[in-house]
Amino acid sequence: MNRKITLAIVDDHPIVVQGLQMILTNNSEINVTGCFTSGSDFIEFLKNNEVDIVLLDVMLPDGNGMDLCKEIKSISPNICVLALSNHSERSIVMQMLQNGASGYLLKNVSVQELTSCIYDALNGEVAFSKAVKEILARPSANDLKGIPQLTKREKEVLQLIAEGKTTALMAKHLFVSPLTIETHRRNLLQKFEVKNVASLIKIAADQGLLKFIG
Amino acid sequence: MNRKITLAIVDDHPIVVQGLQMILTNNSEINVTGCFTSGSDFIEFLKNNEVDIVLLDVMLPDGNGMDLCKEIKSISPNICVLALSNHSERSIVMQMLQNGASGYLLKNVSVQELTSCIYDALNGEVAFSKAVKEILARPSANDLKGIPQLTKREKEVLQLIAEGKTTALMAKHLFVSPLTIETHRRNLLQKFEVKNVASLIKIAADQGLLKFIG
DNA sequence: AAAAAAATACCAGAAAACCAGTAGAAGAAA
DNA sequence: TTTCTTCTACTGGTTTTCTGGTATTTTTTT
Repeated sequence: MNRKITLAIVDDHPIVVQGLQMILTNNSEINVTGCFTSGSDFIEFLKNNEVDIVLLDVMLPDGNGMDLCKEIKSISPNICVLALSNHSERSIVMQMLQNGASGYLLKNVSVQELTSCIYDALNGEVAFSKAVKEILARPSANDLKGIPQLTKREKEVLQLIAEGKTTALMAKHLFVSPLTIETHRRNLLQKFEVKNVASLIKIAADQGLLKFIG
Repeated sequence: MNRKITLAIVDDHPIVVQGLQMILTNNSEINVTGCFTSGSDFIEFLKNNEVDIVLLDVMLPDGNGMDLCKEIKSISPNICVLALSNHSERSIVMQMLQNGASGYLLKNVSVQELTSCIYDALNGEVAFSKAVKEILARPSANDLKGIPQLTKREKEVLQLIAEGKTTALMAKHLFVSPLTIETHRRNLLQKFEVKNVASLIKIAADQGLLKFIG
């Protein structure tokens, strides 16, 4: 038989750590080698110990999980990082993945899901919990803060802005006066409570309101 | 026992249809009620028949799968659409999902994966095949055009633009002249080959280059 | 030490976006 | 029918971005 899987937990919520530990000690193949409440503690540990997989909270007292994930992977490239978080914002999920995470689980994950995701990740697959798949598929559907209610025309204009069209071009495209487009843009800025199109597009993109442009 | 699951196949490749049919007739819970080689044929069928789930090829002779998916869902909102495709472009996957698909499978899917995805989808979950999860997780890896190489300063300015800061504010924030910021913005626009910050932020957001703003 | 890359800074003008306020017409909902 | 929402359009002015140049200093790489 193979040696046990070594697993570490990095999370500053004692309850979560306790819960995870309980679940995982029931699994004879997995050995929880350490629990850490801060990223720097774990980094120190990692320099002298071998870890197969780490369950990493995205929001820690010292620095954010994205940078930490990158650092972990640079120290120990073969480690699997499974992000574990309450945050269901699409951009956070994407950033963790781009920084080398092997998967992303929301903390409402079930015991079965948790273990199967651990094995999937160790197998080189990408592992998502159910809720995360929802987010990736339909970002706009699951967002905490309410998305402004946009009219049909506003959605069209929003999309065109994201495509880089100027007021004049949008007006031609929609067969209306440029002044009308300006009004729509103004209303969009107001609804999203921002002051320029840069933030408008940032938020709209995060909330999955924009089509992907091939 | 419940009634059988009714399943339809829409694909213009006879071999694929044959293969799917073979696999699925082995499953006693699933009843393949129809195979169609064009979208319009299936739409006609759907008007008079009830279908639980449809395996839908994304590229059909008559029109694309995205619009077809939307039409299917508008006729029969409770139907599950599982996109089945050779196309692994991220934008296609995202658009199918945004048009109401319950999942996306690449045609290299295994028999087990296929059936488990069918059950997941019918269960109201989002179903991806392994390869598709890869695509969703690491868009840049499967992307045709490379991400521009940004300098440290450019990344900072990009982030600040996304946060809605004006040139003057960015200058104060980074302790440089506003003219320097303008140069950086200009270089960013050039590197991304766009003409305004709206498209700049759109692309940067799509590629996960921007931090989440609390 | 030389070359390349990155960060800094400037000028001047054109184009576009942003702000504040107003308002008519069409369509949907009460 | 009246009210509400959406879409439309305007005036007039301010701010910011965008364009096309150029150029010095600092840092990194060869």
